[in-house]
Amino acid sequence: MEVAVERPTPVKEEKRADAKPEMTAMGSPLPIVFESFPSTQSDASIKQEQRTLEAAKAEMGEVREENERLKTTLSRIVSQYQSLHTHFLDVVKVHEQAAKAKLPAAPAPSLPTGADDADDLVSLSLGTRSNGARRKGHERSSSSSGTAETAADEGQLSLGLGIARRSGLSADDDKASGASAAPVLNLSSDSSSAGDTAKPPAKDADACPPGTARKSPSAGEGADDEVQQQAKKARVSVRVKCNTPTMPDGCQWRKYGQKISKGNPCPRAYYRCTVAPHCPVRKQVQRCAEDTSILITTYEGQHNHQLPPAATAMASTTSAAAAMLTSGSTSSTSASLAHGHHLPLAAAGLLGPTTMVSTAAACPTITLDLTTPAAPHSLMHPSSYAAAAAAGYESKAVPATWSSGYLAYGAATPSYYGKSSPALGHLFGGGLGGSSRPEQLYGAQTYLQRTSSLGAGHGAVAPAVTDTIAKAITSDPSFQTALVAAITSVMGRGGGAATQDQK
DNA sequence: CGGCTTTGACCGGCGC
DNA sequence: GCGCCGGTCAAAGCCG
Repeated sequence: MEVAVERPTPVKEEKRADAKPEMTAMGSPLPIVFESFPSTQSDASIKQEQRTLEAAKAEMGEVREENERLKTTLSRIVSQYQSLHTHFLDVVKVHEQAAKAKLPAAPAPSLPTGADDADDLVSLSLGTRSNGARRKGHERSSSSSGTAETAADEGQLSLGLGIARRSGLSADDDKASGASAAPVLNLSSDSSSAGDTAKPPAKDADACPPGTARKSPSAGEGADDEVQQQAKKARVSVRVKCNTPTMPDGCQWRKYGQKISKGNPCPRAYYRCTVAPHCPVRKQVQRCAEDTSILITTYEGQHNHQLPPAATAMASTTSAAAAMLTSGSTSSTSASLAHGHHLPLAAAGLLGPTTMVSTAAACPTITLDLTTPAAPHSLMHPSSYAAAAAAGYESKAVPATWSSGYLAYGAATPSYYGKSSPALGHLFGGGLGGSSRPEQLYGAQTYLQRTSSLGAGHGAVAPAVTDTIAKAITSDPSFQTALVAAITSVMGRGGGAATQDQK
């Protein structure tokens, strides 16, 4: 107080100028002095400005630092990708060969664990549309035994991003996909992506050429079946521990319905993407009956518009998942996916328990469990969790996977959750990718970049989270695998080709 | 006032 | 053929 009194206004002005550099480093206690300073209104306003300015400076400084940090992280990710890519290629080859060898016999190597683990799953499920109603009967019988054929067919996923399986990967299902353009992962059967013609998804026969292609010859006259299959769009369901009503994914959604489905007291909400007028993408949100803290979000369809930056990550994620599934299916041709609910062989090995494929019922899906601890072979860095914990984002022992990081972040910054706040959407960018530029596969990068910007406005929160997530991402084997797979897929067929999955 | 949510009704698919 | 169930529609109400 006294000190303040001694300070005439002019001095304060000088102080302001000097304060800038000081504040750059970090919010200084300087304002405190002024706060207690009993002054006239003019002084108060000046102080106010001063503080605002200082705060802004401080934020700028933080942002710069964060930017540097992000650059470092990015370079780390890139380098890791390089090595992983190399490794992945090797793995793929190995699995491919193994799959081929097993293909004849193809007794489905049951992946009991996968299904059993389903409970805990945060599932990122990609619907395989392969077995249409038509095949259903056929598959049903064969499924039990798990024919390689079935698996192969089912493996044909479609992902909005248009990630295509690597030619090498598709080797097994060549019969299904044939030489035709590399099967494109197309999450939605809608052709909307290309056309925007917002016709009922179920009807777009042309929507998913890939699906058609994959239609194995066995299907016989598959016209109808194909249509049906398309009706059953591929889906990506993400199971995440989340306290918020819905998972922020970077897209804007409009709720159009709610139902209480059988077997789950928790109502299922239906949302439609409202980013674009006729975007066919929809999502279902439902809480897990066993654990209401787990939010199950199922995305369906393909965006027919440019995705907001925040949403691209989801596209990346799903595409990566699709790629994983693809590779898994390929190598798992022998494995029975029918009714099986697991992503066998390669996929299982690559993804661990966090992923599972469900082909049962109308919408076979792949499930990535983001709630479960990282796979045993996880490369997770203890630091990732530590960072999260240190940042105060995570109070409980949630695995420090990138997903958990996301969760933690969400919990800590509920304000980011709004439909208008894409923040976390970078990880779950909303729906299946509408755009498929290769660079978008770097969802993490996008996310990080965005996060950094957020950091400017939210003090230390975002930076810490960014760091946490960056670490988590770089350390999470599942994500790495997914990322590598996705990128590989795109690169494999040429980035351009992947741009438009179908059509 | 426009957009979103709520909620009951309706429709189509699937199983019995 | 009938009933169940999931998904969607659309009117009414709510909110900013």
